[in-house]
Amino acid sequence: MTVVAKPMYQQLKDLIIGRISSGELRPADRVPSENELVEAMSVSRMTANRALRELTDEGYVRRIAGRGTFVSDFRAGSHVLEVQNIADEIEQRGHTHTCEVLRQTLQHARGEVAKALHVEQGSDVFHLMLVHYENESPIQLEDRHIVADFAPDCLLQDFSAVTPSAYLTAISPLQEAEQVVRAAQPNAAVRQRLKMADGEPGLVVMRRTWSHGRPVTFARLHHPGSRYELAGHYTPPGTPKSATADVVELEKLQQ
Amino acid sequence: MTVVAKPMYQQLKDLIIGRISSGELRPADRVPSENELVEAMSVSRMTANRALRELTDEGYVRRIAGRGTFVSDFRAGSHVLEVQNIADEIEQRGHTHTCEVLRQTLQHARGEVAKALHVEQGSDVFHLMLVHYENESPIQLEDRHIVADFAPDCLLQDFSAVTPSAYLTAISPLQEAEQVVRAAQPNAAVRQRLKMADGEPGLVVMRRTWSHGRPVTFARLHHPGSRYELAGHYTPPGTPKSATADVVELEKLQQ
DNA sequence: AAGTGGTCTAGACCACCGT
DNA sequence: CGGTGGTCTAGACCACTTT
Repeated sequence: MTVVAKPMYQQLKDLIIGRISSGELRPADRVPSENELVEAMSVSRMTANRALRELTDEGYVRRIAGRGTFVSDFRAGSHVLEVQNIADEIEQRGHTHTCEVLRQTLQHARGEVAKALHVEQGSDVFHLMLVHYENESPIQLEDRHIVADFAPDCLLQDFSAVTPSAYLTAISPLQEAEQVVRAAQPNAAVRQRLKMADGEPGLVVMRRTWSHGRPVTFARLHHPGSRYELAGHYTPPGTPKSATADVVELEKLQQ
Repeated sequence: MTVVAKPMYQQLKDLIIGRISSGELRPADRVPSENELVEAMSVSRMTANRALRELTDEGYVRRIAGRGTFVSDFRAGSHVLEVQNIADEIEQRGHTHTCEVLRQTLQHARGEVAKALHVEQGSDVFHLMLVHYENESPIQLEDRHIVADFAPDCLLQDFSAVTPSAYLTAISPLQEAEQVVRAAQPNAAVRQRLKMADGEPGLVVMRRTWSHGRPVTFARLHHPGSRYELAGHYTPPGTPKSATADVVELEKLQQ
């Protein structure tokens, strides 16, 4: 534990991030202005400006000259993952998303899941299993575990209306994610749920997501290989977007 | 064309990025110090500081107090793509990478490739086809097209020694990437090259990469589903790394 | 000792937005 | 009009590295 004083602008950032993370400041809420920070915290305006500017760069807040600074509505195709929520993804394609809940239970974490979520064996975790449909066609079987104390009211949610992903990001911004993508032949139960043809390969995404420095959810997402693909776009920070959004073209490039 | 004066700090950034992109400043070269910029460009030190600080955040340069500011050795697991170079990836696993070149030719861009690379039909493009091995086991068939004028000496390269990816990033930092991942049954020729079992699904990555605002290369990467998976880690800028690098654990989480 | 980056201040001017 | 953010200045002090 170093006791060194952190730079003032960093303290200001931490303060505001803390208020956002704790829920004291909610999306679209107004954040103290530069002048307010100057008075309240006894700093110069350049220091307050730097703190708020960096929070903007990091996606925590939006700033509008003449209006003020406001908490970002986290997740909106924003920072962490391109598309975290399959319902949004489907709607962006102009299709309709529906969802069938197969399981919504409280369980004790077994070996692999406990390890992935960094909790003790036997700890409480919620287990969700749902099928997502794009225009009546199943495109994802979501098999998700959630650390229980992160989302205490999980069993009360109607996940056919709000996806687990949307629910979780509403609780607290998911700040870090890790995923592994794999092609595999799913087992018979999964094949049936996803209406996959014999021999059709499956795309499996295993995704673990962090909030406040600890893993809170782990999901296995099974997709039919013929009806789903994963698109990503990577831009180094600071470079706006030179690429026109013609990802669609790429999708047509069959071998 | 807006004739509005860009902010001074942005002009300084553009100036330095230009020198890096053009090759005038190479990795590890020293960048003008704040004081030198103050004198040369007639700005205040805070402005020069902001320009250099943002270039640091964006990964263009490293700064060492007392020493100076230096151009980053681009790509080292850094910003754009987690792992762009399969040889590095294999070596990080402690395995040996070898590579067999199947094709290295100059061609005229046909329909799909021309469209993906934003060049005229019939333009010159290089076509590479290679198989990458991890300890004698084939794990990737790389089918790549490169805009000819981006890499004029492409036919002279020995790609069994330096991967196309390493070669391309050496020419110029690849600044933007777009990829689509898909599970599919590859055709017989691909299956044979990758020594895939009957019915084994394949993982296909189609990746297009930009440099200086234009697409310069387009690759189809075929992998055997049983021997390869794609891992990614996403952190919002500004958040260091709370997650310990235990991606390995995730890989063991079989269904 | 001289140069570097890291931070901070107390002013300033501007464009914009709301009332 | 006053408040907001966006930028910039000309100083300053500090810790650090190199000579």
